[in-house]
Amino acid sequence: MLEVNRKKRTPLQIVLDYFASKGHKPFRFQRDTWKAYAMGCSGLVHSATGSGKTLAVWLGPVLQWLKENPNPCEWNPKSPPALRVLWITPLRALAADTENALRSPLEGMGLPWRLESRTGDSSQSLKAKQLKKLPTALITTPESLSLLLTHESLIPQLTGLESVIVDEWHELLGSKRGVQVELALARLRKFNPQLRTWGLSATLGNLVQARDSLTGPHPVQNVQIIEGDKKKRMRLDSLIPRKMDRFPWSGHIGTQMVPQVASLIEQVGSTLVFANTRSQTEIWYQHLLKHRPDWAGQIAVHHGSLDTSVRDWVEQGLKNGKLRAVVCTSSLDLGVDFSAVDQVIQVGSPKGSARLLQRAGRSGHQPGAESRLTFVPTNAIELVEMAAAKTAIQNGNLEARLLLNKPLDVLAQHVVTIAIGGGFQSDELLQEVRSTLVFQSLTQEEWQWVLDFVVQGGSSLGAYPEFHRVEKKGDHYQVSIRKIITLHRMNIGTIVSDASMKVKYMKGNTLGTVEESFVSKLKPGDRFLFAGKLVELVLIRDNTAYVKRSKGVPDAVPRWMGGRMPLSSELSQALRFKIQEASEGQFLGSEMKSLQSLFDLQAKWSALPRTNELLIELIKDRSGYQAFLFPFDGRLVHEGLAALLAFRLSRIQKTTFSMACNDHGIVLQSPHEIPIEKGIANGLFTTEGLQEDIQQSLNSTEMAKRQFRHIARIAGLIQSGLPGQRKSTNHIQASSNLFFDVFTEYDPSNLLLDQCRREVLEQQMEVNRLRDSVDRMEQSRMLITRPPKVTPLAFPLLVDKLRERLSSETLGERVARMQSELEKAATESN
DNA sequence: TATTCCCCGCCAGGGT
Repeated sequence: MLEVNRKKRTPLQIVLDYFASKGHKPFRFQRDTWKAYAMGCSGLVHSATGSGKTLAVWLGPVLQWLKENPNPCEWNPKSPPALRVLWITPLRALAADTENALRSPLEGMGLPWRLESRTGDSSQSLKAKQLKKLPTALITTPESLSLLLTHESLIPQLTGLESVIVDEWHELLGSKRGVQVELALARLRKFNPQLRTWGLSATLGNLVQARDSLTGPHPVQNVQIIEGDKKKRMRLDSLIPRKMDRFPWSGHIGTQMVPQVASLIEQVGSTLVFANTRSQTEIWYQHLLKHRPDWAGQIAVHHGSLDTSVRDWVEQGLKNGKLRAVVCTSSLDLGVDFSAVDQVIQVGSPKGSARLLQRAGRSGHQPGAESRLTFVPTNAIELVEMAAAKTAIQNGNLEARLLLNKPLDVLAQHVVTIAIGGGFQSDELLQEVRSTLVFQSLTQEEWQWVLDFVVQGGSSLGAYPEFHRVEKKGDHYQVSIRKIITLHRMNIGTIVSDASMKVKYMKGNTLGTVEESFVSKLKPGDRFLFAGKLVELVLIRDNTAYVKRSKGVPDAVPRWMGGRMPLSSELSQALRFKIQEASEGQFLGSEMKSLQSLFDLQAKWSALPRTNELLIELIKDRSGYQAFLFPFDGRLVHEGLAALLAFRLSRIQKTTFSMACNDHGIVLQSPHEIPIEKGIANGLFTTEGLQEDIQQSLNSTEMAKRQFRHIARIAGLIQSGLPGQRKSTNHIQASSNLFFDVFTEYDPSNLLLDQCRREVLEQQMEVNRLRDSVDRMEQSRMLITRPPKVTPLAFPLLVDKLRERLSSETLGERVARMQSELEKAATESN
């Protein structure tokens, strides 16, 4: 290999020879990226799947180095070049894989570069070695990058940095982790103003914002957006239930489809089965195994609550082709190059077009290969969502990642980081911070508030020395107290974890974690599904639930309090169009065709709304009066809407409402007749006074307190303790509430409180979407119907409503009875 | 028998 390299070749020729040795030529977009890099540009490379992007950006700096070091005789692996490239990855698990992917061309070309990674689980000796001298290229996480910035001694090396490459930027964008990266990048650009910044991203709805948050709004060099691998072949289809007329109208587990899914799995070498929740993966795994007992050991389950050792085993099995199928959550959305995966199955609503695309891309993950995804509905109506997602993808309607606006908790953490890493002067750092997109409009007052906060804990914590983290000496801000430095380093980052408890075998192996609240409901002897196994609780000690293997049937499946994934607004919009098409008698594609008789029934008993209409169904039964509304705006918006409508209606007529929501609509229930028509005449759907009405209709203080835990933790008010020996959640929640109360009473102008209220509105209530939704309804024609029976659209809501009151057993009976009554009615009416 | 709610990160100097 070295012999070849000793010949005189141009840098590009060396790279082309490397490609030739792999049997192919570089793609056009890869060469374009190299060219842009050589010109000193920064930019963003995007495509739907990951193939080819890595080499496009990685070989930019490699070519640059070859240009500067044209003579292979002078290459000496014993003295590798100093730090040139930082590669940021959002996942620790990705660091090792990336290292392999990047090392291969270095070795192929015989380059003397030192390539290493550094994450929280790197060995202490490696980390210590790197603090003395960084490698030529370092792969690291956002958190570990911030940690590097706390070491003043590294500044000279970081000044020599030529480029930073941020992988999977779409994952970080729009999150506090992304903001943390933006601030770190501004720091690195301060050290070297010519620093090139490149991002790798999936295709998004807001690529320009994605680029600008990466390079800063006013980059010193030219910036580019490069589209990679355009012609990715993609096959998206749906598994239509064999007996569509017997397929349930409600529910979200969908195990009726297990036999059909099993026969799909059988047809190919390996399959990823995505489900939307962790408990769903456990249930599906069990059902698949029950259906095909011979697959024991050939299928597995993977989600975020499983122990790393379990997950590693599964990922390894996928890579080396030993596993036929893995049932997973979005824990396998990213990362690990599973070129072995032949097909992807999505069980349940995809919730967004970009997510569907991302998941499809997990199969056929090589240039030229076809990505295959099959959607499996868990209830009938979900098929419309798939039809809508396909349309959205076809029209290029992918979700935007909404950017955050000046999160001061992240800024406060960053300021302490910089104060530890050599200190700063106020004006200089302000200018640097303002060079990011997220903080470009930071005011002098806000900045001063952040400084006061880190220097003396703001205006209410002055008496407590532990909140005097940063010292101000003249115009220089710094940290010199050892304990503060260590504590800050241990708690760096913006991810705030939920309350959890380890699940361990008595023999010692850890299976993963569950929520305290789940375990607290179990008695010793209770059996539950976990990590694909049926286990029995033995005892709880030291924040650990000890279990043993069990036989029989589970008493429970853990329910983790995950984030709630509402339908994206792009998908909501596409869904409304699909229903409009149905109202016009258009049933395009297999999904819509399969639903024709269901929609006929909906139209017959009630109506199918056009996009400029709001469907309201009024039904009276033994339990009282019910109003079903169908804005199709996603669950979070509907929750806010339900509270808002109940609040506004009760101003017209004193009564109490109970409500339920799903991604499609809302049901309000009352013992009295619901004055919908009168309400509409009196501005039920007006945007006027919306904000005030929302504030009054929801317990926003309780929501704010919950949100404040995250802010307090990121801003450094609360330390969650050492990794591995965290303080209890109760303890953290209690101190977070204390801060919230103290600030509310003694320091009401505290900007973290402001931020907290904003985050509740924007993130928990999606207030902007809510406003759009009310605005749309205000302009819509009201389609009020009084159906003779519960309609297909209303049925799932009614079931949710019943669920609150009934035990699951009686609920099951009720649902089965309701469904069979409806089927009968449907047959008769056809 | 029926069951909705994702994911991600994290110290290091001085002592044996």
